Amino acid sequence: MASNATEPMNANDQDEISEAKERVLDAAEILFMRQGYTAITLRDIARELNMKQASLYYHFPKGKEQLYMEMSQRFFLRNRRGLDEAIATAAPTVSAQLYAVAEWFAGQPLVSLASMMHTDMPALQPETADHLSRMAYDALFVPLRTIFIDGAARGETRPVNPDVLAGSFLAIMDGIQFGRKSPHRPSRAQMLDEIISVLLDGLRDRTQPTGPPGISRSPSA
Amino acid sequence: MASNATEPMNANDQDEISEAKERVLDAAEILFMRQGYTAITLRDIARELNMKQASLYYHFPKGKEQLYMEMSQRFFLRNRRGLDEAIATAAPTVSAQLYAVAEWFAGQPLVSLASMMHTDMPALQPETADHLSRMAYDALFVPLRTIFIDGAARGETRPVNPDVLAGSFLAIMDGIQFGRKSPHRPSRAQMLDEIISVLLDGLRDRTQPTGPPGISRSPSA
DNA sequence: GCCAACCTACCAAACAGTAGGTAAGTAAGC
DNA sequence: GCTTACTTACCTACTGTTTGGTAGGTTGGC
Repeated sequence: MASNATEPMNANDQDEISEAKERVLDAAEILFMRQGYTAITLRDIARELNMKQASLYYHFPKGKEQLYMEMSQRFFLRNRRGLDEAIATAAPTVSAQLYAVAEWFAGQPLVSLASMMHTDMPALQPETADHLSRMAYDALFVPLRTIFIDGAARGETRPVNPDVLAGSFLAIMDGIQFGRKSPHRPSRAQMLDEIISVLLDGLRDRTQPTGPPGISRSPSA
Repeated sequence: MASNATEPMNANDQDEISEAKERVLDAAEILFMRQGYTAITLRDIARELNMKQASLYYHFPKGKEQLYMEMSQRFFLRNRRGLDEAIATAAPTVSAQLYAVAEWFAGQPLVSLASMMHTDMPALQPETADHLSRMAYDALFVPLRTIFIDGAARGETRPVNPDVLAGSFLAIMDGIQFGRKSPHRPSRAQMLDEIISVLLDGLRDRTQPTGPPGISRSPSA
């Protein structure tokens, strides 16, 4: 039934991937993810591949939105698999799993998720946007969420809303390329060490004899 | 020399603001900030104002880029002033000042800074992009940075890189609208409480008799 | 000889930007 | 109080370019 899978071989009628189509998706991913759906034209993508814009319609007959959609789908599935494996492989502590997640993202040509959700979605058809939002949630949000839920179940961490934690950590991962300006900028590994350390142990100096207790919020109740 | 300033009165040749131009900037800010430079057309902005696209060239003769530039400038200056005042008014603790910052952002129609830096900048002329990046740094990054620097100087917090902290907190503020999907989503105030609490005191459960010490990173050190 | 993977050559719509006009208001001179 | 000169804040009508998309070839490998 199944011969060795190396050559073209489109025996199954199931949707396969075709090396040429994959190359198009690769280029589209780099460009779309860096500058967004509206900013990148089909001609930009074609130029990157040394082909003509009309040729893209061979692989994606329904046009730009289909290309963006399939590229996003591939992106999210890849991240879902990568994150799940990174977390499963890591030691069962919040710290180790967050490192694993961060290292996965570091190895990926990550991208502004904020940009995507924010700028690209309104330009797409509502159904497409909805579907992609759900995939983004399942692929990126859910794995992080479970790290914090499991950590709390283990008694390792106190019970803070896992959605808030997942969202915050994702936002930090997403925006880690911000601090471009600062002159003495630490390496990414150092930044990660500090971020995860603060996340787990807090910013407060505990070597001091402890300041006045209970001044957590400003005035008025 | 200076009469009462109510009527038109363009005695000075200094650049003034003209109520009509301000209305254009208001509309442009809402649209540009929500969907980005390339996704919003001049016709979109004009439609929002019930006027024709060509009329925008009366206020911004150099076109779309000038409009975006002046709008961004106004946005950053307003945030710079707002943040400085919020911090100066708050009690001199990291906690109180972070709350003040968060409340300032909450009162603003905030926007994806990530989107802006990521998607819009490449579409602008390099000089414009450079100028805006510097303004963003001065307006948003610097005030947050000083909170952490002062906190450490007071001995309130331990010495973590203030740039990393400022970047992370900004990223969280920026991406706080992410968790749209989750069914039982807490209010913004609750989210803030939890985020700042974790930031200061850490996520680790300290009521426990303390787990095995010194397992901060996974294997192979 | 057939099919995957391109190509050339178009099209209509939408885009930023230009040119010139116009209605309403203001301020000054007499 | 009426004309003259100028300004503000738009308008209509247009241009050249770029966009996503369509139709119908062409080519090389199995």
